[in-house]
Amino acid sequence: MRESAREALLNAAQRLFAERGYSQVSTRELAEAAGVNLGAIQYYFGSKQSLFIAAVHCMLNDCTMLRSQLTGSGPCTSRLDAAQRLRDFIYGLLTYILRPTGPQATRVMCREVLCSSSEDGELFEQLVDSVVTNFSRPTHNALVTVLETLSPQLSDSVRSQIVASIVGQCTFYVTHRPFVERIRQEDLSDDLAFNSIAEHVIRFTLQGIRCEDDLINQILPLK
Amino acid sequence: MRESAREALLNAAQRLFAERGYSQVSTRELAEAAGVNLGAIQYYFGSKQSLFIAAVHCMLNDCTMLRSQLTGSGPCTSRLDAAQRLRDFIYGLLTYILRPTGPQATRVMCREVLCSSSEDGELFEQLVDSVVTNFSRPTHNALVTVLETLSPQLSDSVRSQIVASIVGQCTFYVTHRPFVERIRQEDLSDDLAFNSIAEHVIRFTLQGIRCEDDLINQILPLK
DNA sequence: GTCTATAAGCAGATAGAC
DNA sequence: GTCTATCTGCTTATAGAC
Repeated sequence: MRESAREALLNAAQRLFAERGYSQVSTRELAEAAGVNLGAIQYYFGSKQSLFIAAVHCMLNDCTMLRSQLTGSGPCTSRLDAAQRLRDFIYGLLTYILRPTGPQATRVMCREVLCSSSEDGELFEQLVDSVVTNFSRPTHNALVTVLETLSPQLSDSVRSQIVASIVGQCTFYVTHRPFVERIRQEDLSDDLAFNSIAEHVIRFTLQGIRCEDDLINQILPLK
Repeated sequence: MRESAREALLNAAQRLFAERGYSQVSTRELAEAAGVNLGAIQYYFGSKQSLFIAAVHCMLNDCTMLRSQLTGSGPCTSRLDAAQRLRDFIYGLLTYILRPTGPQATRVMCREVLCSSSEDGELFEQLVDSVVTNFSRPTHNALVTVLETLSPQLSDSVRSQIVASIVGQCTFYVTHRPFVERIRQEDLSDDLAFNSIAEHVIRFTLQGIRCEDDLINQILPLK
């Protein structure tokens, strides 16, 4: 069974919006990339905005999988279990950011945040609310839960700050990759460079919460 | 002496491009905001692109001041001196990001990175090269030097990764502020929230490089 | 459902008067 | 130097044939 016009549009929209951003992709380009007629956008989605929101929702469905590495099989059974889940989450997030296999919701959202005052403010609010509810908050809470096992002495608000430090270290490469690659003169997609980054972020994070070296050495280096 | 048309355009360009991004600001808006005629842009700068690059260079001049907190008065004289410089840099960077007093080059650059494939690719390459040479690389090197005093046992490439972790924790709030404010239900400009973030990032970073508690307690809490 | 043709408007750049 | 009028090209959205 062939791809319907609706599906073709959704796929093209995910790819093009992720590459260049909402305002820089015209409906004509979308129609051409999808191999459908221009009128099909109005017919199936009603407007460019509605197509965009539908496309972001598709991308989010994909990256919700990342969270399953944290919630795994119920509550953490030990500090080692928690450290492993944290390690796998960071590794997965960095893979998602540095070695994307498809369109990235993270990129799209970061860009729309930075362009928020442009275009329709309503579109932006709707988008952020939806992403927080369906992705950011659940992921944040799952990370805080894992950190409870690793750092039971800390408060929830400090654990929330630690989540920001973890995600910040990873999403750094969404916006700063061209700068880092120029300064270090290396391609961050390269296996060695990538593994070096992943190991550093995991080690730096665990040391940041004063994990003992014994525990860190049990989960590193990455195989 | 009144502001010249050229200066008025540069000021308006810094403000508007920082708010909404290159492609979302029209030359007509720029002229109106600057209180000059549309033709003045062609007359003084030749094109919208040239005006944009000139505006970014102005913004960069401002934020080069941040680096002076690292290079200060020559080489670090002690671990305490190095830790204090690192603390002041992180505090300054977070102030710059969370409590801006003017247009932010960081925001503008992040947005253009995320929109890089759109518009003129030449403009993008020119911009990134200029920013790396004039700002990113010198700042990166200054941070690596400070880290040499704090962690002499590490390699330069690990110190480079640590720089990424530090900057990543701070610039996280450039793109994720709306998400964080919704999840924590607090305004990150608030004095308490801001100080809490700054202290966390400083502590997390120093712990991340296995600094002893004695040293950390000498430079925290922030007064 | 799919297509073409076109409407209505805004973009950056320019020519030329003053 | 400063201004207006205009050119050329692109945008989203729509009307209506098939």
